[in-house]
Amino acid sequence: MANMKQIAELAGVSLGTVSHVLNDTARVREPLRKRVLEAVRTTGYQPSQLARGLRRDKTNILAMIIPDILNPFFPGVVRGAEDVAFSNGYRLVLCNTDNDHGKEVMHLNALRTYLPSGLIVIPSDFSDLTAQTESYRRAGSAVVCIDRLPRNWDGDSVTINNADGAASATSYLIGLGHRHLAVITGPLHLTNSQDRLKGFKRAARQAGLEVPPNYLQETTFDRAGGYAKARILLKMIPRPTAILACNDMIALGALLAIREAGLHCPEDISLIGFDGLDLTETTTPQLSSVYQSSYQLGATAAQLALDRVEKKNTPVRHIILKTELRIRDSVAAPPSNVEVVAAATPKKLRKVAS
Amino acid sequence: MANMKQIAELAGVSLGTVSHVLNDTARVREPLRKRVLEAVRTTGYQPSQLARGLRRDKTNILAMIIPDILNPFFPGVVRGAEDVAFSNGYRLVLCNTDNDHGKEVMHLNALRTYLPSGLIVIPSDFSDLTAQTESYRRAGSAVVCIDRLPRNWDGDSVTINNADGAASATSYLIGLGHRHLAVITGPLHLTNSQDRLKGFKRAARQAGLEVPPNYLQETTFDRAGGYAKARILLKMIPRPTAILACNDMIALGALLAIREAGLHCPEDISLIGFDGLDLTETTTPQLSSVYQSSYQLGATAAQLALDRVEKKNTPVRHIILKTELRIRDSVAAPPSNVEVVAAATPKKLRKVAS
DNA sequence: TTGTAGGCGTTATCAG
DNA sequence: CTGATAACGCCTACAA
Repeated sequence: MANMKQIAELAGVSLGTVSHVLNDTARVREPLRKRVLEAVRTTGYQPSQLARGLRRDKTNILAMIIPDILNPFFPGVVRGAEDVAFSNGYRLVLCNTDNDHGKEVMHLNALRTYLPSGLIVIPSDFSDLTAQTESYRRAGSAVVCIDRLPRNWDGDSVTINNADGAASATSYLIGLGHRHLAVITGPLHLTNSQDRLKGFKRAARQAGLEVPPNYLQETTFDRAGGYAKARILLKMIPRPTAILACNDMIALGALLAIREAGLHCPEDISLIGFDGLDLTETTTPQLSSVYQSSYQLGATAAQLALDRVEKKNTPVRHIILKTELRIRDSVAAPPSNVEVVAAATPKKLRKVAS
Repeated sequence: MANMKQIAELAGVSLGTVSHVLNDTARVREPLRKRVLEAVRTTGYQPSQLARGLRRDKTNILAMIIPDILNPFFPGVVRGAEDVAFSNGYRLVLCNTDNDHGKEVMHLNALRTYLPSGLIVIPSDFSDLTAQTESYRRAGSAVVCIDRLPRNWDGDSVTINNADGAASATSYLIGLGHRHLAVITGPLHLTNSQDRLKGFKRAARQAGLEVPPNYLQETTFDRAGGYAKARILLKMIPRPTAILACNDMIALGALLAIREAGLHCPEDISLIGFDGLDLTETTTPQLSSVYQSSYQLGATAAQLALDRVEKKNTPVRHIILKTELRIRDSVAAPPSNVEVVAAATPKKLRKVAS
């Protein structure tokens, strides 16, 4: 691989001049400029990102820290960020924390010496991101927090409107005539879980509905959790006629529990998930869900990070994306309910903005 | 962030000595050694990966180029590679090509100047990896090709035993009594598609079965492709009693087509997919599939790359991973077939090594 | 407008 | 065993 010195010799100019034309950091006379560009072209010269990074105290690297790429919600986030990074000449380095705070810290430490321009983080459980990224911010890296926020986060962030999303699903069920609404939430130390629960409660309250405490089940964001808590809910008397699952994995587990209990969805019980993953299309029945664009989440975060690289002292931005209620086959009016308001099982996908 | 010079001053030794204790590149007397380590500890010093990379002509970066992280097969590959990378002190940079050869070349070019120690690639369609990675190999980067191989690939590689996997599924169906077997393959310019088809044909031939040419449908590795081709197959006379789909997405599409045709799986028609994705567990019926460990694919590739970083001149390795036939609810004996050999619908997951 | 030279933080070579 | 010192490739004052 050629270096600047060789380009300089080839073009018959000095090394500094080469740098100037490459970075457009000084006006260079056209003939020289041309010779340099020509030399670059023929040699296929590319500047060393390492040397440049060392010199500039910053590399064209965007680091992304997520819980686990195996969780089907995250690939979209990563892809969104990578697309924006790539089209701006940045590379994406990916780190999985498994929601382990210790691993998060290790990644944060290890990444620092690569001097990434930006850092996009989905904080792990009990993350103390604010403190842990202090050194990054001091070093001039843009830190963007997404999906959920750690305590006291005062930097840039991108989240979705969790409360409104959950509320829209809840209202929809209520509109269908449901009065016995249960909710299975994710871990309530996570802000997104909290907000979804808030939305659920708000919608219930607005409809004058009382939600008994045992209709509110907290669990992990996975199938096993949804399965276990749905089993509990299904044994209650009165049995809930509808369940809001706070993500699609929980909904999947709930669906299994419903089937195992000999019940039918949506005839006996309605179910709405959250996230709108692709796999909601391939279940039987197709799962209704509060859709959010994981891709846009990642893309927006990357853009935010790059923006801040450009202009350091811009005011902090907190972007909140919208959700979209996607009704498929897993919801219907409650069984034998005299108060039924809406029609029976919707068969086609309908979109309802939230 | 402290640098070596400061550590040296703090420890009252020379800069060279610090480097020596840090890299264990010379025996340093214990008292000095101790002072250096102490200085490192108190300052939280970490060596600059940029400076180190510049000097050593190589960074602790592993680059991974895949078609698209949104395709549910790839997150496992990425996670496997990241885990191995991380636990060896390497970072993973991720690139998506969308199977676009041009994008592959762009990523290859852009990554080069980061001097990654290794490069793990799932080649794009019509990739000319052998030529494109020449410069990497010359520069001392380990290049490992996985999942599918481009023409004339003579470097390290990790693949799975596609032929045996497909053959085991095919034989299983034949054992169940099926005589009208169809196959929906992925794009036949890909080596993995080719090999799966070979396995299918081999198993059929060994059973003395004739497969009519129109029972063999080629398409893209996605749901739309599987749906379209299955529709065609289901209209044929005689209608196939079993379909081998060469990946799970194709199988998903086929399942939809079967349902839409008013047929039942597995009573009317058996279906086996390939890959063994998680989503095969949440379909109705649960989908049988030839499982392969995407995680192991990625992890093995990363290990291979790191191994080669250690020992440059080791002979080329071509690792072939095994598959595992996972029979779930989507297979049964053919309808009203007097030649039935095995029992009817298996209800429990059975594992059959291939 | 162009060239020169110092330094970013390491590693590695070579004296002492 | 330890300490100077020269690169690695690039950017950027500063000088010409």
